[in-house]
This record gives sequence, structure tokens and C-alpha cells, in this order.
Amino acid sequence: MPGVSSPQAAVDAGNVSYADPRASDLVIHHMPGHFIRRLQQVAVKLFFARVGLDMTPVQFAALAAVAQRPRIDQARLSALIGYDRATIGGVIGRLESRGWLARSASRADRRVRLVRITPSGRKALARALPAVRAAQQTLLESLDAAERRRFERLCLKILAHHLG
Amino acid sequence: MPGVSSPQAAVDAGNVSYADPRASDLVIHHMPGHFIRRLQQVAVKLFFARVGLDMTPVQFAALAAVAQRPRIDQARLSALIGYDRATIGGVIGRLESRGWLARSASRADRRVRLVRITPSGRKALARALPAVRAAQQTLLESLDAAERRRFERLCLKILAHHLG
DNA sequence: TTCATATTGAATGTATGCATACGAAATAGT
DNA sequence: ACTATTTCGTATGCATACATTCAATATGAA
Repeated sequence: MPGVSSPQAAVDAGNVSYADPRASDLVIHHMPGHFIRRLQQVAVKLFFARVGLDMTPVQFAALAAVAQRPRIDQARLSALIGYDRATIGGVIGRLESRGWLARSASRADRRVRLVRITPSGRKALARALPAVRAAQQTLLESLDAAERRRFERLCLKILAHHLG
Repeated sequence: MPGVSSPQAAVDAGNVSYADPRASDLVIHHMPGHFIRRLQQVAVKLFFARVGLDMTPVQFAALAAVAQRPRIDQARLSALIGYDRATIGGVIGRLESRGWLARSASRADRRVRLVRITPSGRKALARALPAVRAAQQTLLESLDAAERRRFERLCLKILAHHLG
């Protein structure tokens, strides 16, 4: 499936190991921003490895959110899952072409387009969900239960500070 | 500077707070993949807030790496900073157009193009570096010293597991 | 009610990111 | 030496991501 970003090459390949002494002198390797990006890269790779290339992370997020918030509008949806409005417009457009989501005009507010999930979309979501959960599990599999809790708590603390 | 991705709108805006009880029932909000992506989003936002829109995170990484590895080739560079070869080609191309990097053919291997930083690029890097460091500091400012060490250790443990 | 302001979704432009495939060139294996 | 494989950089295509702008609406204040 060409075109869908699956960071295999960048994550693996002839990649210098993260803690490789050959690279440890590099400025960026000591910056949290860098290894957070690398974590995100690993997470996306695991997502595709488990879910397959039929669905992207953003598409999964949108699908799952719409399933739990029927008739949500695009602006609220993008705020809920933390994406730009312009980005979500395109994502929903693609999900609509695949028949997984549908849009309809709101009668209360004629600017608004309400999004709902189709039966086909619900099936796709049900298929993907276990794979996504497995990917999450794999992502943190090197941590024991206590470390996992600690990691999540620290992440949430940072996010709460910056996102209010 | 239009076009350069600075996730202000997505991070802020009418954004539902991360730990907002209105959203805590959403499936994705309990997945590490989701808040790792949000962390990355915050980190990028802080980068642009401090550094300005004149330089992107990848461009900084490439610039800093080339400064420390004169005459590196593109493949090694991309492996070193953890990006795809194809992506780095475009990044270097843009940095070359701005006069911050220069490419020359290798005489030892005629496939290879060696990258080096220009005086102008070195100036830009020197200007950006303190701002980037400040952004890193701000990113973790809500954690005390012990928490910061713990967070970095956990991140590195996860990365070491997945990246070898 | 009228008018200034804000919001929604789309359009446009720039920059990532990666898969895939390709030509050119180097290297390994025989 | 010859050939199969690998590697390097590039090109193309798809999907993010976000700033900015715009038209259509909605809303709030006077």
C-alpha cells in the first residue's frame, strides 16, 4: 500500500542505535524533544505493524471519536482528538470516500457539518480496535507495571501543564 | 511565515483539556500512543515559540548533526538523526537553497553526496541553539529534577527496547 | 434591529514523513 | 572477471499537519 506513512525505514534500516556511543556526542540526542519524536515514530510503526496499512492513526482516532460522539461537528472533533481543523477536514473527507463516515448539514447551524459513523465504519473500527490495543501494549512492553504507571503519570503531568 | 507547521491551533484553540472529564471516556485518551503524539505536538509548538518560524525541527537537527559531522553523507545523516532517507533529501535541498548547507560529490564513492555546513549555516545554528535549549527546558519545566531524570530514563528504556 | 465580531468549513501553500521504485555505482560471491 | 546483491540519492505518490485566508453564518452588543 504505497503512500501511507509507515516509518519502517527511518526507525530500522542502517540506523545508529539510540544509545550508540558513536552518536551520543550529538547535541540533539540529549534533548527530550528528540526522543519524544522517536517515541512517536516507534508508536506509529507499531500501529501499522498491528493494524495494517488500511487505516492510519489519525483515521482510527477520528473513527473512534465519532463512534462515541454521534453527530459531532468537525471543529469539536478536531479539538477532542487534538488535531488542526484543516487536517481533520481532509481526514474526514478520505474516511467519507471509503464509506466509513458520513457528513450531513446541521439544521440548527447552516455552517456546521455533522459527522456520523456508518455501519461499514463501525465494522472497520471493531476490526481495528484489538490491533490498536495490542500495539499500545507492545509499545510499553519493556516496562513493568510500576514503570508503566510512572511513565503515564509523568506524560500526563507534562501535558496538563502545557494544555491546561 | 506561512506553511511551516506550528501546531498552535491544534494544541490550543477551543481545545478540550487533556484530562477534561468531558473527554475522559474517549477510547484514545487512554492510549499511550495518543499522549505521546500530544507530547510531540507540544514539543514542536514550544520549538517554534522559541526559535521562530525561520527553522523547523528537522532542519535544526540536520544542521546540528552536520556541524558535528563535517562531510557526512545523506544516508548516514538520516540514520543518525532518525529520519527517512527520502525525507532528508528534501530537507537538505531546502537548507541548501537557503545557503545553510552545501553538497559536493564524493571522489571515493560517486553515488555519495557529502554535506557540509556553510558559515551562514553555522551562524543560523548558533542563533537557534540557545532557543532550542530553552524550549527543551520549558517542555519539562513542570517536572522536578528527580521526575525529569525518571522521565528520560523511561523514554530511553522504551526506545532501547524497540530500536535495539 | 443593526453592525461588529466570532465561528465553521473549505481552499491554498509549505514542509514533513514514509513506501516504493529506479538508475547509477559499489561490493560480495563465485 | 562476472554476476547477483546492496547501497546511495532521487522521484513520485499519499497522508498528515498547520498557517492563513475566505465566504457563509451565527452571535452579541448597542
